[in-house]
Amino acid sequence: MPDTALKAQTADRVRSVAAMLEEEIVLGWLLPRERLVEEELAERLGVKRHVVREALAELERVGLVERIPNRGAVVRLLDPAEVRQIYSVREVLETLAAEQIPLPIAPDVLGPLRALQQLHAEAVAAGDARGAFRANIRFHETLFRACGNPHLVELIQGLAQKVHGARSITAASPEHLALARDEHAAMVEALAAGDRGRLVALCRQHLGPSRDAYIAAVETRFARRP
Amino acid sequence: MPDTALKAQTADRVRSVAAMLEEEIVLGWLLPRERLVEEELAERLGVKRHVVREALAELERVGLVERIPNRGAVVRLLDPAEVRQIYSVREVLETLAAEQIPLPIAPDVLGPLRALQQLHAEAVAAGDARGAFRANIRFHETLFRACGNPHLVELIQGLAQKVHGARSITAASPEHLALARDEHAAMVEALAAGDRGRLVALCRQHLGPSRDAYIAAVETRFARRP
DNA sequence: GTCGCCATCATTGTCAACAATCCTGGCAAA
DNA sequence: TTTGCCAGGATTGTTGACAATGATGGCGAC
Repeated sequence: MPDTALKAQTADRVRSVAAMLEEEIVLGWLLPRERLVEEELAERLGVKRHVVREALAELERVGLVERIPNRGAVVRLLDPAEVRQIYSVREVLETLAAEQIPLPIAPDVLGPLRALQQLHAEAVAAGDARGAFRANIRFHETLFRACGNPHLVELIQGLAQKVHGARSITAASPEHLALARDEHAAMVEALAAGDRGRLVALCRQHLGPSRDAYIAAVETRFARRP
Repeated sequence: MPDTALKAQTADRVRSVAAMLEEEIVLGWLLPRERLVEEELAERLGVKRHVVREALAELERVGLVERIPNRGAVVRLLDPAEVRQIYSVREVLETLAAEQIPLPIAPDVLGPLRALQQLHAEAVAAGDARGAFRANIRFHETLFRACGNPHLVELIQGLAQKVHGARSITAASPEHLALARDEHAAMVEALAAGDRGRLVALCRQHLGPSRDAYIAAVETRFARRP
């Protein structure tokens, strides 16, 4: 009998805590410049401070959180220039990956992809921002993993994570969610049809809205006015 | 009076320890599958175990070390397939960066680059593998930073670090060091001449030797023969 | 009233002792 | 000889207490 999940390894708990905090940031539960106090989080999430510390270090590496020595961690506000730079690299990498996906797409990729697309659509219909976020991540992960180079996928995911902080603008917006849903559907169709040009174009377009919405929102909402 | 280096922050010590261990791996001081015992390292490097732990975690994320729960860390042996995949992504990213470097090159990049090139050449001449390794890293960092996208540079550096474990083959080989030295010189010339095509080609070529040497060596030297 | 200083507090950073875990080697039974 | 098992030792993982640090607010001097 495997003791899976019976005795969670610490490393797993760290990842889990980091993921929870990441979600809370993405969903706008935790706002930029909000303090993240270790002991408070430890109590709220039911883990030791030690675990929270590591999770915060992880989020700092990713760029979602800023940690100042002896002062603690705060949710980081990405500056628009940085967001633009990250998106420009994302565009290159995702295009590259999309170009390397073997077409016609393998059925054991297309199947799960359709399932995830539907999961996302259902979450959007239900107004379940968290569900949509999760399904969205899994959709793109399975899509890009089809390119065959795990290291490329890792880079793509890392970059996506870096701008998750910017997602709080769009992650709860019905219009953006609906748009993403439709674009996912189009991607699946392009894959099924073996239309590479269309797939690549869709991947590129798909990046635009959240980036632009963030850049437009960041000054009006979170700008620090001295 | 700035207390620089008087009272090193822990984060800095962690980075420093991680860098030392990385060098020892690259220079072949620590061999694949060699155990890394926390307390021993702590004593040898003059830090607390706690710091070594974090450094090992860092190296694990990078991929130079493998950590098995309750069993400790060992120097990781990269499998050739993985190395190939990483190099293929490196090629794309470094090409991309090279294509974005504004030409003619700014004098405040070319100057330091020439200095680092010479530093590298001197280390090679002196048979100083560690010096060559350090100068090499700084050379490529300043070269690629000229592309203007820090996030792209970060990805390139991360990938380079991932295959540092594979460098132990070439890092001490006079032939490879001499070749790298000449290629650096050629890159600087191409930059100075504003010859982008040549620069890009050189960057691509530059990756080949260490990859091939590693893949060739890994079976003959470190293969696990059951 | 405003500025600067000091005491206090909240929070993070450090540490060493303790607990949990896994490897090793020896011994005995088949 | 081989196999199974148990005790001992080496190593990692966890915890709570304590130290260090930076914020906060009150008090007095100007």
